[in-house]
Amino acid sequence: MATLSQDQVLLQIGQVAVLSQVPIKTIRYYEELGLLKSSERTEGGFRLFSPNTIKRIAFIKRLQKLGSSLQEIFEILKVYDQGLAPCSEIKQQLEHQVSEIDRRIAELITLRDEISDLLKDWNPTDKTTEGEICPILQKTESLVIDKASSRDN
Amino acid sequence: MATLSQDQVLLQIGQVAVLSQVPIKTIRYYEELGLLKSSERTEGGFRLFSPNTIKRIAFIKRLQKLGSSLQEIFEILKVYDQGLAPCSEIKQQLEHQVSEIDRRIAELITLRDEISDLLKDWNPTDKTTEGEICPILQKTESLVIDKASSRDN
DNA sequence: CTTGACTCTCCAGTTGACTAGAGATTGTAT
DNA sequence: ATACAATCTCTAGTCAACTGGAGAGTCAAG
Repeated sequence: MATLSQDQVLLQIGQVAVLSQVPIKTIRYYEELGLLKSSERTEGGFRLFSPNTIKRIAFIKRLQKLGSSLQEIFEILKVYDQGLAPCSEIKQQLEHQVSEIDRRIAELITLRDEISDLLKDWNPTDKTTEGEICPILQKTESLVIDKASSRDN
Repeated sequence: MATLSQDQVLLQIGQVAVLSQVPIKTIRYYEELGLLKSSERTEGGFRLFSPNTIKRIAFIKRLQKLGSSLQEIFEILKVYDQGLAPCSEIKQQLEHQVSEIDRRIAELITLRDEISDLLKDWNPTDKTTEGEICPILQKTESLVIDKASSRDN
């Protein structure tokens, strides 16, 4: 009479692996690092995960693709999981995260602009000018980078 | 009468290290990977780099911070260094890079919004409500992630 | 021509994030 | 009762991107 419908639904590691598209080994590894918690175990010791785990893994993967380390992700997750930390501290952490993200966005936009500037002035000779020297190559000088100076003498 | 002023200015590895704020070891490592080219060597075998190398390293570091691997950076640099590749191919590569960056920016913006949404509704009780449960913690449910279900029974 | 800072190559170690394999146990279907 | 997949723990290996140290050679100054 205590536990009802939804509560019963727990996944074992293989199912989590399939649903989240992440290898079993990795899931265990994440649990070891504290990024994931298996809610309980079977009698025999098989891990059982809440379905939320799928979303959580997706979140981890997303952050990871964006360049965060598992350590950083761990810190971020702690903020969400934490139920007792002083309020102002959590707020600060979140604000810090936001400004970090803003910085990253700004950097990406700069990079993007540099590259698409290059493309903008592309000679619209759509006639796949195979074998020709690119007009773009003259422009690269203006970019942030420069050829590795192979001035042969 | 041939080589003039500017051409003479070549840096040796230690100077590059100082100017680019990257350890000597790393510079040698990058050279080994083909990300950098020392234009020449001294009689005794000391590497000599063009001043452009500083910019190039900055570019590498920037891309790296944004989540690119050295392998990917190598590919990008090849595009710039390449003087003979078919034009349309280079263009395609650059366009691909731009759209990749756009995707990354979009993801970051989503993440940013999620977090700052959370902050927006923060109770402005600036009186550092130490020891209290955060109002934010009720809201986390709406986020992409969920607590790792530590429903104890 | 010696001293001291700089650099060289080579090889081994580190960190982060997995990933593989062995050997044992568990869960379930017949 | 038994087969067989799924899971368990444990140890070790891999790959990327460095990083450190040994031992030797180089360069500029005095």
